[in-house]
Amino acid sequence: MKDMSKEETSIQILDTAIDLFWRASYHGVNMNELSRAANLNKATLYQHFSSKEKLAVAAVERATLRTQTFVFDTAFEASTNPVQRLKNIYQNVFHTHRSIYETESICLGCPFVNIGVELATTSEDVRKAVIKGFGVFQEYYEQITSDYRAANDSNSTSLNKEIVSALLANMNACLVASKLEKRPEAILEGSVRAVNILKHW
Amino acid sequence: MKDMSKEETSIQILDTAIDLFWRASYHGVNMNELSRAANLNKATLYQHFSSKEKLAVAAVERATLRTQTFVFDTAFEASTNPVQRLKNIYQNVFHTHRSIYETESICLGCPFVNIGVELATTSEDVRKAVIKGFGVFQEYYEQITSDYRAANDSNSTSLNKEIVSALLANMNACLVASKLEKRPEAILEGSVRAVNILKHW
Amino acid sequence: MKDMSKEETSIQILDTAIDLFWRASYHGVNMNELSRAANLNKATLYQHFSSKEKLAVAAVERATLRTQTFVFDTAFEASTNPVQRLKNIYQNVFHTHRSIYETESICLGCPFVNIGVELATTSEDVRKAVIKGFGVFQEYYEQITSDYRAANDSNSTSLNKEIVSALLANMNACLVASKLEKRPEAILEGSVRAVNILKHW
Amino acid sequence: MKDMSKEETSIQILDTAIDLFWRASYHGVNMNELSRAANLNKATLYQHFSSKEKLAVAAVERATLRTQTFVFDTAFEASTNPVQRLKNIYQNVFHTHRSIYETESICLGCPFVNIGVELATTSEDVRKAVIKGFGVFQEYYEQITSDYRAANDSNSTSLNKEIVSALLANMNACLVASKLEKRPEAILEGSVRAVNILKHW
DNA sequence: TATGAATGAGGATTCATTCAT
DNA sequence: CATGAATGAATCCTCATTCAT
Repeated sequence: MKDMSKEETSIQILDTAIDLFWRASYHGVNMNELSRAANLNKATLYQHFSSKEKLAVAAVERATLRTQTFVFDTAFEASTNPVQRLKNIYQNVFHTHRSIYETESICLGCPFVNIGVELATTSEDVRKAVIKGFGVFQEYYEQITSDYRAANDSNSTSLNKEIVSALLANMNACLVASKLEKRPEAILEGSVRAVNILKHW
Repeated sequence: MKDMSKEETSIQILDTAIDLFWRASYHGVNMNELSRAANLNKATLYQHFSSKEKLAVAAVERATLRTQTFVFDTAFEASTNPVQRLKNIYQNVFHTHRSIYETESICLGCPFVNIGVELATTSEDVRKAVIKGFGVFQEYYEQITSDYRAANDSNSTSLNKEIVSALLANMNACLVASKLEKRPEAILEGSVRAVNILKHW
Repeated sequence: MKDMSKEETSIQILDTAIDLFWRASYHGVNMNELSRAANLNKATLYQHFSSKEKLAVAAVERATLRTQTFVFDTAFEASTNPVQRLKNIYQNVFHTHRSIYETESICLGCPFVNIGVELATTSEDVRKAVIKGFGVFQEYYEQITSDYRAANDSNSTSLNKEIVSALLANMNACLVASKLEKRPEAILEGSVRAVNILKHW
Repeated sequence: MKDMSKEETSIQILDTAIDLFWRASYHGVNMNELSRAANLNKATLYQHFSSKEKLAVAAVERATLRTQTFVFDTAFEASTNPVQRLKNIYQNVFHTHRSIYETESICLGCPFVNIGVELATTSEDVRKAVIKGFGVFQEYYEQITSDYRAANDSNSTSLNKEIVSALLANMNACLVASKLEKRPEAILEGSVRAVNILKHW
């Protein structure tokens, strides 16, 4: 693994970390496994990230970017209709989870909630990185909400930001449920609820 | 710590474990800390629970009972009105979390989601114990939902069980949010959403 | 290694540590070697001493006791004459070093100076333990000095405490020299100088 | 750090190494710190010195030269009187140590004794380099001793070489003491003793 | 020659668990 | 049944050193 730029190596480490932390939790993965899975020496990992915790923070940051691109941006590019965009987001998430489930019979839940819940009381930095990621995702929900409301005048008294945080909470909740119930369909059910939130609140 | 029946000792261990796992996650607590906090010798723990994992399972089971009693039963005893009962549940949860927050500046989240999310891919037994706990809580939401619907005929197309699982998901979500955002008020916001779910779906 | 009281085990660890640190320096010995040499599991060492540094501090303290007993007390018991007592001290040290030299062709120097010089800028605790050990030894030199002066009125202007610290420094110096020169006889030469200090200053 | 001759680079490395080894011991400094402090890439160090140990040997050799020049030669140039020369040596050493002590509150001891004592049983090459350095310094003490004796006929029975090695030992001892006691004045006290050795033995 | 990047071996320390009494 | 003491296997991390350009 020597013919790589420093940044490429960092990315390789982070992508491996994202995957393993997602699958087996932060404490469930050790730096040995991480280095082996990344095809890199353990010491190399430490030249890129000075501690496991720092690596986790960077992994959350990179996961934010990847999720933004592959889940939210593609959902938005596929349609301009806010309800459809919302459904697309859930579809994207569902496809990923179902395909893992089909080959491995596991549901991994939300990578952000997973590591956030595990480390929130231990690592402020990880907690903040997760919150920051959620901030990014909320912008998309905000767009959806305001677009929807602009097009459909309702008699709702809810504020936009209440809808937005409900949408975020709903995504987190359905991913937690899918993990605990080992049932990818929980994500689809979450999609229905999300539309309910948008339309009926 | 010698003048105790076997069961009393077990309960002392479990209550300690519930508290510590809640505060610092499963991997964040070791058997040393656990035994010290329980005022018992480490080896004694192993005479009551043959492994840390088994202890975690039993802790989840006991936490289920305690939550049922102190959160749900008291909420139901305080009122017969389904909406009020729902609000009471959230109030009970909120009070607990706010008082911890006031003295320790931390939000601990949902003990079931915490350990479930951390161990779901590692320990089937813990995962199942969490799911079983949720099953108990869902019965209360089921009662609330059917009571509410019996009293208020709506034109909703949602099934009862959809409402019920939305209510459970909503509780989990607001506790996760309160933990990640370090904001007990997220639980109150969850209460508002719960009522929304009940009334508007 | 299980049929031992906790204190016996601690002593076994410390005696092993004294020996190994003396032979190979603090950084030159790792906890693996230490545990193997002590016939104990590495984790057992950590149940007795919470860190390598703390172990080093305790080792210096125990080495102080042993040196006091086997070097200074025996030197004093063998004679009441101050000059002879001084010579006895050096003889005791010399015998130890020469016998090691004869079997292993090495000179280990002064265990206190060795570890003190190695760690003085790193560990205040070790530095203080060494200084405290020297304080114990100085009491013997003080006895010798005042006894000698009581018996031999000289026209010297030196203060007792100047003689005492010169005697301590001389012992340290000759042990350093014997180590660096790989020559146990340097200790005998130190003995001659010590007598010079006592008589001619 | 590219516009430098090979020798200049070597010297920069060695001067950095002398300083760091003096401050933090051989094992207390790693090649990373060394390269950073020298403003050079770590691999560059290895092109100049094939191992850390070889670097240490070269550092001791260079430290010998520097000490000879800045401590002993200047002491000799400042006076022709042997007692004064001896005092000058200690003054030079004292000034260096006191100024470090004033800015950093530490006493670093003797760089030769420090590394010699740390590595004598590990590295014959370092041990020999230290001994060789001492040989250089002893020539100055030899000059002082014979000059003094030529000018002051005494009834002493000591041989010149005994005085010389006592003077060397005394310097080492007072530097060790200053380090362990964190007291630069120990060097001044050593100066008094050195004069005692010269005059009264 | 110089350097950015990588690495195998080893460092201190901690873990869940078990033994002997 | 309870406990003081011990342990094998890991855990995170660091080290001196080397490679490829």
